[in-house]
Amino acid sequence: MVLQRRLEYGFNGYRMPEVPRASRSARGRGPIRSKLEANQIHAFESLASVAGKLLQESKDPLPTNDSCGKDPHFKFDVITKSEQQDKGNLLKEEPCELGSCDEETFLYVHGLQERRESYTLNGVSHSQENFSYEINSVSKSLDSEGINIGKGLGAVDSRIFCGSYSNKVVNDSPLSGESIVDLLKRKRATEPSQDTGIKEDRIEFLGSSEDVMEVEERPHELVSSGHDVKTLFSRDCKNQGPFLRHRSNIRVVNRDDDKNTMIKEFEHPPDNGDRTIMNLAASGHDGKIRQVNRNWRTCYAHQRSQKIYPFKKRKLFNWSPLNTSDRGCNCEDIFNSPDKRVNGDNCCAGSMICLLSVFNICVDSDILCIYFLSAAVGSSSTTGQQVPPKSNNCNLSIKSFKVPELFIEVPTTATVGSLKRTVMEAVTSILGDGLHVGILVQGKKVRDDNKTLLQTGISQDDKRHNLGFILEPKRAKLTYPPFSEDPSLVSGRSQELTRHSTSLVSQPGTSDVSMNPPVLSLGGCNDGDFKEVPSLASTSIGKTPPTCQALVAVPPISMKALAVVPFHRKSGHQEYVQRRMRRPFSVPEVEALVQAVEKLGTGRWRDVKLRAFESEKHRTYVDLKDKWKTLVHTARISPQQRRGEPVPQELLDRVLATHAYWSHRHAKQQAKAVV
DNA sequence: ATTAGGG
DNA sequence: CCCTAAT
Repeated sequence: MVLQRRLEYGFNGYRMPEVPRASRSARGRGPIRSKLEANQIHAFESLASVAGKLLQESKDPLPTNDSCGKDPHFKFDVITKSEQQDKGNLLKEEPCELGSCDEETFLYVHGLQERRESYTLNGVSHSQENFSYEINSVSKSLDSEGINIGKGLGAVDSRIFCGSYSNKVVNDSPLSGESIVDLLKRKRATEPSQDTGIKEDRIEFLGSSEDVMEVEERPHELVSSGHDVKTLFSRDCKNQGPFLRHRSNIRVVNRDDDKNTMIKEFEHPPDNGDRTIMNLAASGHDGKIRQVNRNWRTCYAHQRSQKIYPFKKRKLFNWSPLNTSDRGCNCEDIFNSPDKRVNGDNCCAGSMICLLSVFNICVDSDILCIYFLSAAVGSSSTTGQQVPPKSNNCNLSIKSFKVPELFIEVPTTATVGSLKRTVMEAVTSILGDGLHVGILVQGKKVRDDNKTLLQTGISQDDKRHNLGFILEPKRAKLTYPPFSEDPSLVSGRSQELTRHSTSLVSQPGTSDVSMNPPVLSLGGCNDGDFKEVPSLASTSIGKTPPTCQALVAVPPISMKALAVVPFHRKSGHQEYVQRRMRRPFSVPEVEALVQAVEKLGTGRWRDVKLRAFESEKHRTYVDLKDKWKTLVHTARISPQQRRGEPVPQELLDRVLATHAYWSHRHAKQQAKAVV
């Protein structure tokens, strides 16, 4: 039954709004997720294969010379391990020493800072700016009987011509079991690069054979590939460094009398920055979270639709570039992590893990502000548990990529689960779905989602040195561990855990968050690589820390692998709207509603509102209409299936009767109208 | 701004 | 409860 399904979706899937979405536009976006589910592609392989396109921020500002011509350039560099030696130590610290690989092939894609790189895709020329990422393509063999990628591999023919880069889908070969490296090798063997600055490489991407990209609009924002395309675009602003400046556009969450959220929008001057944001933040005692995340553009192409188009749901505004000073910051130290090995069970064995680097954290008025900077992707592994390196897809892994300016704020009274979800949603909005966010405090995974940040110690002044975020594929267990070596991860710098005082835990009345229902688990990886850190609550009570309290295994990743870029915190912000708090209808409310509808009929929800819910500002006529909808549904289902506060049967009967009556009446009216 | 309906 | 299309 349609209605049934609809309601199931709406209510079973309803989440308590403890944490708002990162942005609404994050919803309904799941190219990676769908791919995952449809094709069993590892989340992070997908991620890796797209992340470079997703995140187009210049890594290091490169000289913007145009020695090679007007058009800037991509530099695709495919080198083998032997060649790697000559490449200097750029790859020396490459963490992916893949045991199963007899050869590693690295694909480097360097974008020069010059904007407006142009390339053609299916004959359509695009330009893009600020493109830079680094891909490490890993040699893996495809298991012939392994994963059904489904649509096969699309191949991208890349011609690099000293600054210009044309890229088009040249081959829709079905999955042939040939890995990217094989392809590359073959390519090199048969078509050795000439020494003229022209290189030709063929890169395979996972993807649909239908993945012929078309340009629908905004051609300059497109990026092509033979696989699922979801791209992030820097803005078109020259000479502004790796990040783009925009007029800030933030929304401030206030609370009205009814404790509903009101969103006001305003622009703040470029130099006001975070203070403004934070000072205007909500009180934070209600678990409300506001977050900003912006400065990316996303486009993707549905495999099926074969088109590239911007996420239609994302509302973008204020893209006018704004010149602001380049406040660079070298954040290498963030990645200084103790070299501690993961040991123990690892449900995410062999899966790719990404560490979000935290650029800065500050606490202001109980609002924890977290600025993310970049992310490093690496592979995790199971210590002592060798995973047969079979069943691997085409492997493109990205050592590092940048998260476009990402800024979230959470009340310190929010729960850990809140934070996770917030971050996850923010990240999801960039990278697609299928990710799980873990939180590391002092290098230890925080397990208790129900503790507040304060209780966990996240909000200390010590700040960022405590905090780390990891991204894991949600369905790690269903994936095929591609790597069997050490994880190449970083985490926030671990230092001594300065314990919170007990008072923080037991502050009376400070946090009603703790009374919130448990946060949904973020994924299947909660028992992942990292041991949990006991919550302050538990430790402060005097409990002995669990013996399993090991430290995270986060061998330091190559500093060079990390995309270290300045974070421009005063950039504008995008839309973020808080979902209203859930407020189940009480029986008296239902009674009032039923009575009003009996009188006024369905379809006059404004009148119903005025009549019966005038004083209840949080009940909109849409709410009433929705409630009626659910009431009708509730009345139709068996009492056993009903949930929540039971509505008296008498009322439900009236609902049914009323509904029938007015339905009939409307039908009659319609019939009359037709005649 | 309301209404209707899918999610 | 959200989101949108259609009024």
